[in-house]
Amino acid sequence: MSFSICVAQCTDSLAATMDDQARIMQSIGGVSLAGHSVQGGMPLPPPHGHDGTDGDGRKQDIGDILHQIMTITDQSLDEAQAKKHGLNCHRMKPALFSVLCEIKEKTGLSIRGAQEEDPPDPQLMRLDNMLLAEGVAGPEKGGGSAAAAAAAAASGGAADNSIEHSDYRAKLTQIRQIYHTELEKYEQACNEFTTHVMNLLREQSRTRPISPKEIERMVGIIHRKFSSIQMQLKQSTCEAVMILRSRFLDARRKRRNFSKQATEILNEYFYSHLSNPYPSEEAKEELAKKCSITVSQVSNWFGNKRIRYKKNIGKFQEEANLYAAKTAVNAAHAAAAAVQNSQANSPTTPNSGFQMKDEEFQLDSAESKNTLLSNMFTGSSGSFSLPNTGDMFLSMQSLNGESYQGAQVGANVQSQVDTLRHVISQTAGYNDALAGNTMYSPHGLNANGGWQGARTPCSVISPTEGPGSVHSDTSN
DNA sequence: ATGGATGATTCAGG
DNA sequence: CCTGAATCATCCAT
Repeated sequence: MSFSICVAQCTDSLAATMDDQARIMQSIGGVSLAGHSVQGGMPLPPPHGHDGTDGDGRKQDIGDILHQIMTITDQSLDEAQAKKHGLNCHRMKPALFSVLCEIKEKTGLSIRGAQEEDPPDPQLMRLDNMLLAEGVAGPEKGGGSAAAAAAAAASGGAADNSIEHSDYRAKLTQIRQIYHTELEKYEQACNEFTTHVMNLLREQSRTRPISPKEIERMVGIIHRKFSSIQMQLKQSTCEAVMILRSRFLDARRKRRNFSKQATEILNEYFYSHLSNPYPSEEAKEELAKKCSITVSQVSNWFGNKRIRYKKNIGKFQEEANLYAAKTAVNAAHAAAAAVQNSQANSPTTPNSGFQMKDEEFQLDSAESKNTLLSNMFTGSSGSFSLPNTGDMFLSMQSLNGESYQGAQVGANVQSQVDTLRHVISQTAGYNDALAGNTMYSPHGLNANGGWQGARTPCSVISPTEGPGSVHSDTSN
């Protein structure tokens, strides 16, 4: 992508073209000399200010002119300018010019260059499109972030991998900058070179026949040459972007374990919503915020967790116990806090904000206790005999051969409720929830191994989200 | 070095 | 579009 290469290539090509012309000129000169002037067979237009009687002088004149033309490039600029001026003013100049015109017409040189109008290069178009799509070419602002956003969407999440993102963006911007500076340089060089060549040709058109069309053709040649170099630039830019992209995507795949705290928060939510571990979008966002991860990472986590939990419930039992206990404790704390809160508040003016959350909280706390106790009892010898509640019946019905502990959970629930009732019995408003709540089903796992009520995301924010922010107080 | 844990990705189904 | 399931790729304790 070097500018010098570009110029060198262009110059080479142009030099080659010029050489061609020079050779043609030379041969024309030769023909001219051999066929006409020197042999004296062809009448020349009358040179001005000369009667043309002196044949030797004329020969000398032509030889002199040709010699000057041939050696003009070997001279210094000033010398050349002077000679050029001299040549232009030479009395034989119009004669030579007309001869050149004639010969040119005869040899059909002027017709050359009819094959213009090259169709747009498909590869160039591809590169252009790609650069546009990657945000390297095109409008200044939106492009780069668009590509980054696309990549972000692939990995999911808005503030996703912000470090890697900014890194990616920075590198892309860098590529973009280099690309644009180089492009500008090329364009500038192209224009300069074109102007230069055009001036040169216009100048030369005084001494030899050059039609505007030929100048145009030359400009076309230059532009094609430059655009082929531009294509190289675009190609290598594309490559750079692709490499960056692939690196970025690779980096995306790199796995970093979540922090312990994040895992705890997620687990708490999972086990406290075991009957329907499908956090709503809001809950996901909340969790994401708390865990300093993205929403899609939360989704991933829950997706993996559900699968893995379901695959091997036994393995997760201990974990479930742990988190359920935690949740229950938190719930109890929350209840105590609620009691205090409600006592503090005037009975006639209850805390409306808290009341709003009341039902949700009831569900959650009930569920927490459910989980806690079920886990406690399922882990034990099973000596805990229970009344055959409706839940029990339900859960037995829904069980398949995979023996889901939820059965025991269901069986235990009613007694759990009784056992735990005293824990929060002082809490006004919660008795009804515990006594009458029909949510004490075995965690919603149905016969198909799916969670009942799956696909109907629980809009319940975990107790953690409650007004007292219970979990955040105790999770450490 | 190895195997289990875990986060991410892919793909098919609803 | 969301989910479950399978799978990949990496981490991490041993």
